[in-house]
Amino acid sequence: MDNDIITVLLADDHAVVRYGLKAVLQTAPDITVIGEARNGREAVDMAMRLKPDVVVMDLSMDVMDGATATRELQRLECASRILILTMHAEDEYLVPLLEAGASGYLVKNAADRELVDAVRMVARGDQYLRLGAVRALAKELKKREHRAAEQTQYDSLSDRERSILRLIAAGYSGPDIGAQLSISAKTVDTYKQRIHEKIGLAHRPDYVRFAVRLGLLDEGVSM
Amino acid sequence: MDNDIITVLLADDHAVVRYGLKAVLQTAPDITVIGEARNGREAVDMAMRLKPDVVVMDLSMDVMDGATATRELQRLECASRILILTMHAEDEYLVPLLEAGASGYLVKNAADRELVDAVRMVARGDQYLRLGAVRALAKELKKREHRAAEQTQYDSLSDRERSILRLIAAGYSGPDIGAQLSISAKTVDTYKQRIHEKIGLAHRPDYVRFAVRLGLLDEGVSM
DNA sequence: TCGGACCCTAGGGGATTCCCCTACAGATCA
DNA sequence: TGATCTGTAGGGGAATCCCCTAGGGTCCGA
Repeated sequence: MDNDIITVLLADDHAVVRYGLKAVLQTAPDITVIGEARNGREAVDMAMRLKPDVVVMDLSMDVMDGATATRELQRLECASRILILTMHAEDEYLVPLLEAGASGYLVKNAADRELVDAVRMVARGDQYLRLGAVRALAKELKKREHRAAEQTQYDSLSDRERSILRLIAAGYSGPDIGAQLSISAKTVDTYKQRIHEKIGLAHRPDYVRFAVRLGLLDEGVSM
Repeated sequence: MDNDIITVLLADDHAVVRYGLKAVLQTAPDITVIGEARNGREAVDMAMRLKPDVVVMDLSMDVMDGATATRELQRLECASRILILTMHAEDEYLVPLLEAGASGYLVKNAADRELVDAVRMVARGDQYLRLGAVRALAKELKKREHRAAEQTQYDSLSDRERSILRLIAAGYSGPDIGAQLSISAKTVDTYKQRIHEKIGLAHRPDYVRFAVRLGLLDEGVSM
């Protein structure tokens, strides 16, 4: 890896986009484009061969999409940093991409300046994320934490309580649940109270949200 | 494609498995193994080059899994038939694989005889599916039909009715829904009646099942 | 242009369900 | 051996649900 010049491989299935990216990047004296790939497969092959500092990779390519190519390069232990270009701000793909080994994430319509900055940062070994992406990341991480916390709460319930929780979330009434489990509707009431005390679920919507997040409602729906 | 001899390409990342498959297939005088690939990528390359009658492909390979390779070959308009080998009976992958262009589906621990039969059938252009797979296929198709029917039903509702349906499924009570939509709880009652008449949802569990199947509860849960 | 068809709105009233409190027996555990 | 957890259940008032009826608006074809 040269200390002065940053070598870049472009991967995008649209020639015009490659052309545009190249034009923008060539305005920076410290960046040079050493190759262009037309799909993910080519990107992987060329990255392994040319060993660029940075691979600027489109997300949506045929033959092999950018996410798959990223994972692939990671698996092949390619030293190149990967900067993902995405058409729109699809923040939900961010975390999987970062896990797959991407170092940066940028929307295509970002300012030219931003692209150059991103390439430089990524080449330095830093991560580059748009502001929105950072927010999405924080949100996603929080969501995961939250989800883990909910799973822990769910695990802290007794078997009976878990059953009642699931059945309530599935929409069954107290008496219905009692009938299904062959216990009194009054007993079901007691479990509701316990669940409320233990993990704070008070009303039906709370139950449904909780169950949806933990995927408790997907089973048995396979029909 | 020779009318007498069936040419086969094996794709599996375990040499022992390839060896075993080869041994089994070579016992059939009308089958000859013309190549072995160690991963999906190689399988695609070799299939395009060698044009075997049948590609016997493992599902789980690194570099490129069998499903991806199958899609890839389909996209490249490869004339070879593809017979998927799977470790266990993971029937849920069946339909996507068939859509991706696979002609057959076989568990690895199937009898030797079965493998030979499958290769022959697939080479002839027929589809080969294990009994269980056929059942899973029927089930999946039925499920899809059913799902499509439910989607149609959902679409047949008015905007208001759809809102009420979603909110009921989410666990909200009539009065709650009224407050959220700024209408009387009594009006909500009326919508319940309509939904019942129109698409037959009578009790809360019906609502929840319906909504889960159509993915109506996943939104807004992103937190 | 008039009568359906469809949609949004809403009330009355009985049946059902929910919520909160109390209660007890077996198990487990400190 | 008392404390905590779990499974069980009843009483009673408040909240909700279910079914029926009903008016006003729009749109469209006869």
